[in-house]
Amino acid sequence: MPDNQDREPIVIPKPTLDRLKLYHRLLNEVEQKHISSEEIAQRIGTNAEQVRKDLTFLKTMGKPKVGYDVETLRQELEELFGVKKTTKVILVGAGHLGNALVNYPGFENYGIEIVAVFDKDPKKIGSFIGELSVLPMQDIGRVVKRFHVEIGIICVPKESAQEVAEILVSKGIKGIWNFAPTRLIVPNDVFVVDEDMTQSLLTLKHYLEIKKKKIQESHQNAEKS
Amino acid sequence: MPDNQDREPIVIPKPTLDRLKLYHRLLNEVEQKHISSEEIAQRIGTNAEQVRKDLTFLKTMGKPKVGYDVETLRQELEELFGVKKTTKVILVGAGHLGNALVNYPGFENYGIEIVAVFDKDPKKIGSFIGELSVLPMQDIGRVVKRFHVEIGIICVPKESAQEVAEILVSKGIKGIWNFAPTRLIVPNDVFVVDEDMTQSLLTLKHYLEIKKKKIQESHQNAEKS
DNA sequence: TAGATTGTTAATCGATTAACAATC
DNA sequence: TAGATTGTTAATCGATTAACAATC
Repeated sequence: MPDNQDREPIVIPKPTLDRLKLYHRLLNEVEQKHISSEEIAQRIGTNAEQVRKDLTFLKTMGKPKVGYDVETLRQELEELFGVKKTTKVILVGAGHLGNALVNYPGFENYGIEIVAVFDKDPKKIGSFIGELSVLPMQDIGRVVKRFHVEIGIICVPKESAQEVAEILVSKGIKGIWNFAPTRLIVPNDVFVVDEDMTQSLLTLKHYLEIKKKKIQESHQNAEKS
Repeated sequence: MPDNQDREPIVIPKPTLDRLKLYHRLLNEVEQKHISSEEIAQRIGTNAEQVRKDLTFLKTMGKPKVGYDVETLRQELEELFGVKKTTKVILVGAGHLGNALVNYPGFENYGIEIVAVFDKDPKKIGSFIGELSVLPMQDIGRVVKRFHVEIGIICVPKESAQEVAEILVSKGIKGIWNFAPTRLIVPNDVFVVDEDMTQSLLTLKHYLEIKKKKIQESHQNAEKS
């Protein structure tokens, strides 16, 4: 039995992690020295209990009657998200989406840097995406080794996504951010996060429709009575 | 009291809705006539109980020993997601991300059509994004009315996101898909879905780091003993 | 000090998983 | 018929919300 349980890395639940990111963003925008759980809650749109509960996953503690020290909390979150130590990632698929991701301004704020773009289409090789020249697939291994890359982004059509995933895995990639609408089959020790661009929009559409139906119904009921 | 409770629209929980979309995708790819909850589960990576539970939100029923009729189920899901009846949406912000979204091939499969792109930068007006010519902001009202648009996508920098949101709301938009990393303040009856591109990648990064720490620790413990 | 705000424990809620009778 | 697979109910799990003593 290990006796250093206190050093056991704490796994933060996904919903909490997502909110911690919102807190971090807020703290970067805020001017004051201290902030209460109530204020954080109001500004990101949740409740104070939630905020306090989330913050128990961190070391920083608040002071009764004062709140949390903005700078301390901001720094711990910065540390948590690894803002300072850059994570290098590669991207496969030099299409519209790949282009948008390379040019996405939000990544650098979180220490994420796309160091290379690959494509199997010979016509695209050598063309520029942002400041990066598109490289051929056979260069993946070299780049991964050179920059110690662990994460790969897949932005290719679904037909070639599995093939690309296998190449990435064979070159040592341990995490895949998959934009292709297909389930990738990878070894157990490789994380895959699927990103479905239509999901959110579809959800929005669905909930709008339900609201509309409810309104229609209440009208009908009003007419009846 | 309404006596037509049976017509009360069922609100499907978000996680279930997300999985239903995966089932739908699978059923479109599948050749056989029937499919069991077990097979669906395996192919999308969940368990059979989950699948059966999810499907209780639908009308389609399976047959013991046979499974679900693929075509019936596929059609009900198609209906649920409104694949057939096109939802027209507009997009504000003709940058890289806007460009990627307009050219995203996944939307049309789910009956989503971006009918117009707007930008406040005069230099961008008239330029083409996909097949759409970028329009000036003052045209929003006209387009919304003409195409009965209810959903708007915000792809502008965070500084102008709130302003754009207010314009959209004033023109009658009821749902906003927000890509700007800021919280929008809108009336109660307007849905906002925030899309944070960094979130997934950050989560991936976080879980990879935890895994790494765990491995390190187990090495240390092994050395000790 | 009195009162505001914390950290934490307990209660609630919602979603997932397990179990099993119904049935094709 | 026997066995596979369903639909549904009950148990479990995890996350959110409520409550409140501790304390600055």
